[in-house]
Amino acid sequence: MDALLSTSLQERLRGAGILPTLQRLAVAAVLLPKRVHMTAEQVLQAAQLHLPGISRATVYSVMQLFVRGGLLRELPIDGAATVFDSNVASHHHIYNVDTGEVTDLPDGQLQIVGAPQLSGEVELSEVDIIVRVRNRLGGSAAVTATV
Amino acid sequence: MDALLSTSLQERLRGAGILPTLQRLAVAAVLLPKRVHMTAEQVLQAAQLHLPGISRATVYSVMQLFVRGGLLRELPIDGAATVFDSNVASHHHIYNVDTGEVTDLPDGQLQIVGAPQLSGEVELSEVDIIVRVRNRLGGSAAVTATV
DNA sequence: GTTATTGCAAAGGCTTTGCATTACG
DNA sequence: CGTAATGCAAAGCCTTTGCAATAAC
Repeated sequence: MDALLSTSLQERLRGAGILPTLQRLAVAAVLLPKRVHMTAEQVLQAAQLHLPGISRATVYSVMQLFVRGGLLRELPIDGAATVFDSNVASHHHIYNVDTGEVTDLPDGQLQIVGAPQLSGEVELSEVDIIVRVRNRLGGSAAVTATV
Repeated sequence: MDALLSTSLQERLRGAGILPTLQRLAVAAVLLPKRVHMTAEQVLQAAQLHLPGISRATVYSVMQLFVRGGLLRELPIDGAATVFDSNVASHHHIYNVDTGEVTDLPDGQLQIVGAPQLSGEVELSEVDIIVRVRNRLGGSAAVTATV
């Protein structure tokens, strides 16, 4: 079946108040059906398989729209290209500094305990954990860091 | 006293294997004496107060040199400009998404418990915690998130 | 004197923007 | 019809790079 005709995708867009155009469905088909972490360029490449004519500018603007609509999260992990995460639920990340690859940290593996003292002028938005890893040998390591 | 003539700064650079030129001392005088979080542009502005002729390219290359020499840390917090941290010891950060301001998370406020399961092909490099905050009302909040 | 450092300007990557064209309601 | 979405090209940040001029050992 053609992902661009998927009724469920159309309804997810409508549910977020987004008009399901062909271009938006092409981007949705790349990002939304499964949990992925992709840069804008990767999304563009993949979306062009569905819809060859789609432009880079459109992909950028559609992704902004999805972020505002809560369908997508922007991950400020790397200084270079922004990574978009189709898993909107609260979770944390493993970042491979050698490959740029981002993966989800499975639920329950790490726990944060404590309360950050914030000045009265700000309020908590989110707490992100990024586990940075390198390529090469070495298994899992125990982490019990006092921050 | 003129920070550019500071013997202790010169010795910190030499200790890191870095030849203390005037430009490098100007950057060092901005970053190293206290714990600061600054973007390249902010460092440039401040360094020009010490040494008016210093160029943007030199500031960038000096900061890379300092990072490689372990005098400085690059914080991959925000997609826009890279923030440099003169506190090289392991610690975490509070990031104000409205102002872009970065501050240190005081020691001991948060604790990570658990062990990230990593594939055999990678090894742990670092675990970063970023507490994102917004401006406006709201005090400190308790955090006991299961990740 | 030779090697390293600096500064300028140009180029590079990622992203946004202006505006005409096209498609949609 | 009028509004919104698309695509192209150009411009915008931040950062790096090439190369000549300069300064350090």
